[in-house]
Amino acid sequence: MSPLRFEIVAECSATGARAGILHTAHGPVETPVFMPVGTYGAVKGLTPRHLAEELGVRLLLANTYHLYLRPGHEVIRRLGGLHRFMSWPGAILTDSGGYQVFSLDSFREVTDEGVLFRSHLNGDVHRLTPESTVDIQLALGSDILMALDECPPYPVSHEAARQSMERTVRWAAQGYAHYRRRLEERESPEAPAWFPIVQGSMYADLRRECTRRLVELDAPGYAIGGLSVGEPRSVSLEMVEATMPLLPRDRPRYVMGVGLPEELAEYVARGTDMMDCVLPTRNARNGCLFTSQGRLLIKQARFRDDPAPPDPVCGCYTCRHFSRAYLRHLFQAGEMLYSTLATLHNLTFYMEIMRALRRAIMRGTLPEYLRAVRSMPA
RNA sequence: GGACGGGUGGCCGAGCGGUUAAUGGCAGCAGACUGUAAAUCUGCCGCCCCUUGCGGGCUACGGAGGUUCGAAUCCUCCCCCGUCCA
Repeated sequence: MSPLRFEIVAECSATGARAGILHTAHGPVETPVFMPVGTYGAVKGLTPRHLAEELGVRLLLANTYHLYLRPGHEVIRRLGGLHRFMSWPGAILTDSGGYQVFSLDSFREVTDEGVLFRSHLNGDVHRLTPESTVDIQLALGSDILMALDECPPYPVSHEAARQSMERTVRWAAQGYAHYRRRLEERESPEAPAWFPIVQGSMYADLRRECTRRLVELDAPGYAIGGLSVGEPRSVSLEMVEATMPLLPRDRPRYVMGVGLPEELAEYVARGTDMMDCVLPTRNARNGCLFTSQGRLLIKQARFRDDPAPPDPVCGCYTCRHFSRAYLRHLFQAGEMLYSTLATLHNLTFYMEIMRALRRAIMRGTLPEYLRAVRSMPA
């Protein structure tokens, strides 16, 4: 029996998109779902109350590598686990550190055994293995653990991509075995889930092969990684299309690290149940607001006297109470309230898109919804 | 009244004979951002010219003269500002 019950409540016959419920130890999560990123155990600028009550977030992403370095997973374990540490009532998915293989490439060395990181904080050397990332994530107490994978840069040769993919598959088998051993040792009936990650760079044959081999593990859920590393968007979608049909229908599917607002529907239409991305939070802080009318670079001089809310059709706290002129002013002044208000808006925008997608799937109107979305301004 | 130290592009502040339209920083303007080394990063930032590639012209370092092939940089006088002594 899978540690993570995934209930599919509706399916779009035209596209194969699904609406479901992820039953976690920290409550049900309606899918398709967008997970805000809280790398260090916090979504920058927001309180858990904002997330849970204002935004309706039920599942957050945090990062194993970063929390392992600081404050340390043992500290978090002693303080009752990450949920309690950060006072988050919902569920948590932790990324394994695989993405840091990509983003911190100048600080690490990949070997067959795992990844050696030279801490970007103080230079200390740390080894992350398929097994140790499981143990760290168990210590954090996350609801969904991710396998250690190697996220290759773009572009890479087919041969390099194959070798990297092979390693990711080997690591997945090791990590999964370790995870299952640890579950057997546990007394608690509540078992977290563990997802392996499909790699293969931008080669459909490698993606398919990787998928077939990971499916043999019969894991609680599956992720597609290594996308949005600089490749054209059409290619990312092709890789998703190559992978999805081979994944078991009854397991949640997570496309990691995507995407732009206008892309969310594309992933969902291809069978994606879960996504995460730093764009709504990071771009918010950097002055880019996503709206129903496209991107708004709030720092632009044209908004100095603009009394309109960022998005006239948005019902978020920010749009109900504040003008573009005020937000621009806060941004220019470097006020931290700016980040809070902007992040609140962007995440509301993303959460609303996901709710609309789910509604469309439930009602059987996803094809119409897709047509409408595809004709909208970016 | 005297002795020092200063006056540099919107601001602060380097430069102290040529390669300096003038280092930096701030402010301003524009852009980027996709499992967060990111409240970060990149570009522009005197004016005018075919936006033609390291292009051309003009005006600039308190003011006015001077020395020099050449000055923000040296000299003279003047005007301001600061500190100290009267």
